[in-house]
Amino acid sequence: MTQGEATQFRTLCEQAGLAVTHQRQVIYEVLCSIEGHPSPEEVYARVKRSIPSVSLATVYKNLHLFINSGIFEQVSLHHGSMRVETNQTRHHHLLCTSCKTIHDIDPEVLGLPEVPRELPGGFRMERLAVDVLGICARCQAREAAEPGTIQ
Amino acid sequence: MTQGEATQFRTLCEQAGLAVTHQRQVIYEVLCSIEGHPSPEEVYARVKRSIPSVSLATVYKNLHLFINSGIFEQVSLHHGSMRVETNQTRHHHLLCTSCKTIHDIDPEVLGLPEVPRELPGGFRMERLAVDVLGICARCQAREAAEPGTIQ
DNA sequence: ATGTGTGCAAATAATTTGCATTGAC
DNA sequence: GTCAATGCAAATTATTTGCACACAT
Repeated sequence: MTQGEATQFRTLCEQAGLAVTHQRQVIYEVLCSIEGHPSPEEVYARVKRSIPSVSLATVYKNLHLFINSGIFEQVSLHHGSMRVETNQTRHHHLLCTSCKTIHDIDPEVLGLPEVPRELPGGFRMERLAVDVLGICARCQAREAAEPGTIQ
Repeated sequence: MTQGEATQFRTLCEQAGLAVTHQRQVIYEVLCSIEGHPSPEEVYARVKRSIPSVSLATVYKNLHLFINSGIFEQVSLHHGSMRVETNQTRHHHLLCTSCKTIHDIDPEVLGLPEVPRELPGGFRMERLAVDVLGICARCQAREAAEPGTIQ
């Protein structure tokens, strides 16, 4: 990690109210350097190269801290278990990042245009899944009433 | 289930090469009647009302069969584990439904317009996450070479 | 010194699998 | 009759938690 990156990391920790530990710094460094969309196990394996004694629990705890602090994001919000789409009409989703609820939304409301079926690289599109991430009205009201409760 | 629904279910099973069993029919019926985005456990609980002896394993097996046959969809593709987004630049995802790989794509390529920050119902948008679901070039080639291998 | 962070092991949750039995075709 | 589907229990996989000790502030 360069000096600039280390400084940036310290700033991020300060803003998030997190202590600057060696493990945390290596996890951050691994995330920055890794290509793709790593799972906790993959991050753990890489961190282990620098810190053989690191535990998987520490990786999980720090990933959650990073995500809750907005330092990193998840690829798509996880609900712990699989969810089946029972609404057979074409629609997209409003996903509240605070209370994790999913609401359906009509594609018209978003006003998205048609996307080409054939994309660069030869990928053939079959369906567009749009998640609108944000804060639902209920959580906005809750946040206004009790500031600091939104994660 | 009405007679028409039962007939439709038989047709779907025939197309997918699935036997028409009582359990399978009740699971289908529950999925059609349920609002929202149920988890396997929720489906199981409802099916149990009609068939107390049903097992959770049967529910899982049938949900996968339905999803693989295209009779239902998942809310968002699950990778079994959480995935961290390490690409800090704004982008969307190409998701191959055959090999499950995720590739990043520039928002420009999709040509999506700006979406209003405030949506009906008071939802405040913070981010738009777009997943383009389809078949990647590699899997298209594989399918051309060995038809029937795409799930 | 104080409290947060870490590592470990155990606990829990989610899902899958093997296998004997049942039921659809 | 034949083979796919089911139920059950055990196995796996993913994630979380409690707690004693170490380290950052």
